[in-house]
Amino acid sequence: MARGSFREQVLIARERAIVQAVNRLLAEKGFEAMTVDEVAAEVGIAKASLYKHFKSKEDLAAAAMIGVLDRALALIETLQRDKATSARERLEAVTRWAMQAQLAGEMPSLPAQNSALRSALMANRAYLDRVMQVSDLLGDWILKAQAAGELDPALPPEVILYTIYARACDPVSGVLKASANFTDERIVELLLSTCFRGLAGSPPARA
Amino acid sequence: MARGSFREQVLIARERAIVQAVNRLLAEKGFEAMTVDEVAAEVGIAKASLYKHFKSKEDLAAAAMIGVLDRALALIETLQRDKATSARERLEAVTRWAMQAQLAGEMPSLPAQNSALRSALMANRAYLDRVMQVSDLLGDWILKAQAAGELDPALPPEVILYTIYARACDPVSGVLKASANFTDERIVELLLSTCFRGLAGSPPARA
DNA sequence: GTCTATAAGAGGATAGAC
DNA sequence: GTCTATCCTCTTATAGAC
Repeated sequence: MARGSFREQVLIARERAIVQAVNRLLAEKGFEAMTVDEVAAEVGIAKASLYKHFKSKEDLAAAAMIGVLDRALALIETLQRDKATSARERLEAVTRWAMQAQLAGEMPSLPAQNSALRSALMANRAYLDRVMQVSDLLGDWILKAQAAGELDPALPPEVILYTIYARACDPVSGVLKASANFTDERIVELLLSTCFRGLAGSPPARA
Repeated sequence: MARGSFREQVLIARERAIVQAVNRLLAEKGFEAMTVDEVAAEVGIAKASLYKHFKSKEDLAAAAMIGVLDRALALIETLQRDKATSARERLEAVTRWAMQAQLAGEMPSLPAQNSALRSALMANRAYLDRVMQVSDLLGDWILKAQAAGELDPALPPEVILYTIYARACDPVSGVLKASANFTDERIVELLLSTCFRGLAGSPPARA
């Protein structure tokens, strides 16, 4: 894996640069508004060269998403090793990381319903494998947190999982950031606490 | 207002049909994926005729959004009149209505960041007025709910307002519906309760 | 593999007859 | 106001020389 000629290393570096540009543009304007011309311009190569590395715009997006999922998996495995933290704390840590990434403009956003992109992703084994890995690992934590009473055992685990996914991409953080009334740290803590308080087992307070 | 020649009535009915088609398509696929050709086809008129009623695609979307806001305002005013309900109950009722509309495929979804559409909306007085009306009325309820201890007084009111807006358009409901494991009613109650439980004043339960 | 140039097609908007 | 036919721009994707 560490091997490879100099030429191959250059190639890999270039692909990394492409994926990084795609990631940034996807975070900034989303899949449909991002054009392949922009990607080429940002990388500083001709558009035709892009297509030597990735065969379609959908493939570019998939590569960026795979990158995000790999970073998420790396974090999850690190947290997995820390036996001192509770399941809920780990879930919060992953969610916090995603929220921070979004506030930093590093979280690519895909349309929730798009069919062209969606079917391309659903046909992408590398992408699907990672999504399932993340879901399995987080799903395990969710069950543990529910068993420990850290999250509401009455909630279907999938509701918790999808809610966490959605909060990690929530536009609310961007709106609050644009209002310029809060620091990024405060935004993350506000949204994280309201999210997990809602998923926790305590009944709502009534005055 | 109730006046108007027969010809005018026909025109108004046609515009209503256009807006309804736009509303449906916007709910189904979003602004960018919706094409003006589709709108014309669904209404059953020529595309050029559409442009006699609305001067751009952005205007079509704005008309649909204004329709939604008018329905929201009507509901809000009805709830306002019911003195038996608490501020939080009213907020929940509005959110429930929005969630139900989305599950029914009647809630148009706009891109959170798009610039072309966004600047068009920001230049649309009729749209802006309604957004501000809704925000003022809900903002008032939020302050009352916080004063009554029904919602966490420590949360900035704008965080609560934006959270409610976002939950009304949350893709989670659609994902859960697609999973076919829950009825619409159960989805609404699950998401509504986790949302408001998170906004309430009680501290999270720790086992 | 990188480039320039261009094909191919989608989609928003309009011309002009009726 | 409605239609048919068309324009024009933008964007994805590829051809072909180097």
